[in-house]
Amino acid sequence: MAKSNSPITEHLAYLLAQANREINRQLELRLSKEGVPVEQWRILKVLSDGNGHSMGELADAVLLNHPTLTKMIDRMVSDTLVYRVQDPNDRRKVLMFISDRGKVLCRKLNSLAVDQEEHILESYGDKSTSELKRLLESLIDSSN
Amino acid sequence: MAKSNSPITEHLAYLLAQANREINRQLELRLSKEGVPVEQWRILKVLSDGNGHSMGELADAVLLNHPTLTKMIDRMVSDTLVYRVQDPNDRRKVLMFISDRGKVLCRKLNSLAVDQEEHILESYGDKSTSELKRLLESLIDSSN
DNA sequence: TTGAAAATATTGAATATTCAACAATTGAAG
DNA sequence: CTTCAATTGTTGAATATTCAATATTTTCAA
Repeated sequence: MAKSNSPITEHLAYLLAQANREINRQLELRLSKEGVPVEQWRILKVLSDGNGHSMGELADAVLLNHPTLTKMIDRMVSDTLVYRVQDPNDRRKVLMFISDRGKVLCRKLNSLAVDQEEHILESYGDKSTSELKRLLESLIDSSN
Repeated sequence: MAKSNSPITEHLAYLLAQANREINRQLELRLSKEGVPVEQWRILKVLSDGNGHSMGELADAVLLNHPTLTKMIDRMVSDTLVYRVQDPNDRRKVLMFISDRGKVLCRKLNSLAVDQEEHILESYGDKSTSELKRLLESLIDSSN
């Protein structure tokens, strides 16, 4: 039974927040070499399949709520990394596409992100990493 | 070897962000019954040992940077949940203490948080939960 | 077919967070 | 001792996020 006086460091919610903060901070540091926030890398990565993705779909995928995404996309459109196209099948929707410039940037960012993953693999271990990923996926599944 | 064209859902940083978002959202929902954000619960929990904690120490513990913490503490002081005392040994420092009202609120919040942990244990399993906690602690350790 | 409800995206105001600069105190080297 | 650098916390301006309201389009039931 979980004890209400247990220190906060034993709560799953806290451990997740702490680990996320640390790993995210490291990734942020790498991506800052290209002057791009983590969320923009996520957006570019999702769009890099070349298909059009609606704003709602994208918001889910990149873990941002709708108004925040809209404003971030505005900035990325100004930077000509992505562009909007109205969905011809459902004119409520806007489909987002990655531009050529976006693709070039995305490749650079991918390599920075892979650097980080490799760094984690080294210090944390192959086995732990894949086991952690498996458990996280399963936690996410069981939460829906 | 990590592939740069692997989907974002395979990156550790992404899985952590996703799991954190989901679990945090659930906790937020519970704590909102007392109208308290997750960060304030963390602050109260850390201070509930009855000792004085400096702002810097607290900022580390509750995963907030200094200016954000200062402003959140301002609100909590207004709500008489905590109070400031200048550290007599080092007058640059401010020691934070929990008030009686803060203690009462903290007990209610603890019980809501424990509810959530138990809910996770049910749907996700005892074994997975403790294994996930172990791996997260170890990841955090290896990142310092 | 029409009209109400749902889905989708955006906007603007309110709120929160972050960055850079500041003030106060301590530490430590000369 | 004195002075200069480092530590600690706060502030205000700039930035970002969120909430509620809006506009548009689609869906679906009557």
